[in-house]
Amino acid sequence: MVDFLNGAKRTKMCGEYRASDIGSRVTVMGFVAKYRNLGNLMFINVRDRTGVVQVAFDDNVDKSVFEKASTVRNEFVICASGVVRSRGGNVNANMPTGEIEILADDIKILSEAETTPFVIAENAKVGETLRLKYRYLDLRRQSLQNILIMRDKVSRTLRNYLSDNGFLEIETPFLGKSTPEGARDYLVPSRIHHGEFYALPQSPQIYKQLLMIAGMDRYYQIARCFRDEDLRANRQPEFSQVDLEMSYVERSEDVMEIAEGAIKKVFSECLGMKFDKPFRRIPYEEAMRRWGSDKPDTRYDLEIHDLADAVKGCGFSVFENALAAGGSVRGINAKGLCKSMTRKDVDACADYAKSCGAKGLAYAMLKEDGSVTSSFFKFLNEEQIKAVCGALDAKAGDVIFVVADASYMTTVTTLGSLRCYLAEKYSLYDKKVFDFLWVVDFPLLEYSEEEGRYVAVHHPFTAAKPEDVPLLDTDPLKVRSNAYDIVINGQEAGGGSIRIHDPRMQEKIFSLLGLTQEEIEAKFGFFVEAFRYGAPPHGGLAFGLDRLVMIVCGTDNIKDVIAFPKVQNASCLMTGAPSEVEGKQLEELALVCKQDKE
RNA sequence: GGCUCGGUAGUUCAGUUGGUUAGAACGCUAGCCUGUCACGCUAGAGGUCGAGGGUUCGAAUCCCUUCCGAGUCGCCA
Repeated sequence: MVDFLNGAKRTKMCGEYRASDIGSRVTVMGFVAKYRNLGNLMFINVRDRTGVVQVAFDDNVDKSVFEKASTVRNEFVICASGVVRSRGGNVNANMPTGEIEILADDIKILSEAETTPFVIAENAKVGETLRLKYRYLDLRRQSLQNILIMRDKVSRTLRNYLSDNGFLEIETPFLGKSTPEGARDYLVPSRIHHGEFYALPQSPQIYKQLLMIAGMDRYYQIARCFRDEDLRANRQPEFSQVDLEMSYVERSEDVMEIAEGAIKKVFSECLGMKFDKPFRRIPYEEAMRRWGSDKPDTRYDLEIHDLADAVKGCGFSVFENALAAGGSVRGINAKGLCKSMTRKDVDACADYAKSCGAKGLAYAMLKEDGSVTSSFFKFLNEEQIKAVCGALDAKAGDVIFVVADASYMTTVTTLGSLRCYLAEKYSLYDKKVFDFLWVVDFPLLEYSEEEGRYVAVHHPFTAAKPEDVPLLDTDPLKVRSNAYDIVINGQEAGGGSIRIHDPRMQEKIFSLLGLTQEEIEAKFGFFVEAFRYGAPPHGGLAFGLDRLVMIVCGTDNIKDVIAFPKVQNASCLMTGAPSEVEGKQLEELALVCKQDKE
């Protein structure tokens, strides 16, 4: 280590000082977080990633040292030596190091700092744009440092757990082959093969399955993945997956057991949580029917109920038409929300429901005094009202919302979105409570109107449930897959499946997906061939590391958990990426540059 | 690509019906100050009101275009 101050080395990190250090001679290093110069006495708060310690300079101890200290400004990087002493009657109970201070007798300024574009303090209000432009300054804030420290803890816990369970960490290529199923690829032009491109991986899916065929038995990787799609509050174009795959598993449960253990380990190590029973397993069909989502948040009620029987024959055309068209009439009960909602709020719910695809939203506000404001009760007789309220367990003080649509999916997904909207807006859940569950038995295929063919719900390598395999020939949409998603607080935190390991089955799925023999050969030929030389049954899963850290840290913005994130238009405000490149580079790649096109 | 919101001092914001020299707080600079910890006191510097165009006697304010940022829908096997 370099000696900074008269041969002294850093004694320990700033945040680690305690009363037990009183009397020791120490050297601290760090950033100046704050200084207070009282004239002949000065205090400097020195900060590193562990916290802050107060260093005192007294004019009486050494005049020249005091004068040097007086030139210090915020964010200077300094080194100071002195003796730890008690603060006596001036203890600061708000800081962990508040019982002590270091009375300095020497200081060295290691680096001066210009005035920063914004004040680096936890309570400073600064716009996100500016903070991202100077991300390295924003990252000096304790709360962001704590998140990155926690991220390290999460990934280290997972590494240790997977290693303990026989998984090998193996890296797979960034420069791969484009297999344009799913998200848009990021492409990298080849210099040697003009007109040809590598694709950055959307996930290491194919490689990890090939590692099973290679006999690696159990693999994991904290893999960076790339998807050229628009950003969201919880979506970045490059993100990290904790990716794992294991051989000799045939049932979903074999993988889910390992994965569930990993999640429990993370939450117990990082948040001290205790788990005494397995996470709930909810079939996809049930999740959609009861919560209108394949990633339900069950921290709050607002469950969806079928009202078809209750309103049968009511004469209200909206309900009747939906049912006649083979659709459904379903509702949710916002219990006790009548007193906190106005008509305007209810209208806002209706607008929201429309934005979700429903044609409208029927409601009934059951007021505490027994009166009712409703858009649809007038069409129902006494008995039908009773039946609706009965089905929804509604009583005075509740607000009922009903969606009727010819499409069952539209009905339930609208209500599913509405329940999230209501839960968020009216704080219907305890933010400290965590809700872990598995959604299982996803359909293998869905029909894409746009493409006019079946597409894989998960990915095309997912195995069907053995008992549903005969349906592949008769009713493909009814086939359930051996796929599973782990859902935490209504967020998809991970997902995976048992894979197809029989080349004949893989070809069958490819052809169901409408791929011709030529396409299969061109896109996945090497992959299908690999299965002909002996493939252990295998399956795996990937956790979204960023989302996992978000949940552990309780933040709702993915940018908070990534050291250098991109903004909404996928650019980096700090580096200015993406940017134009030199013509020479483009020539080598046989590409044209922007100016040439214009 | 659509919708909604935002852009005024280094930062966070206020700015009336279009009307005098565009304000506050924090930060910054200088001076004073021996127990501060959001230190205090005194003084000072600091503005292309995102950019361009238009309406007007006069625009931060009204109109048009455009740039930048946020959220969201589409999209994300």
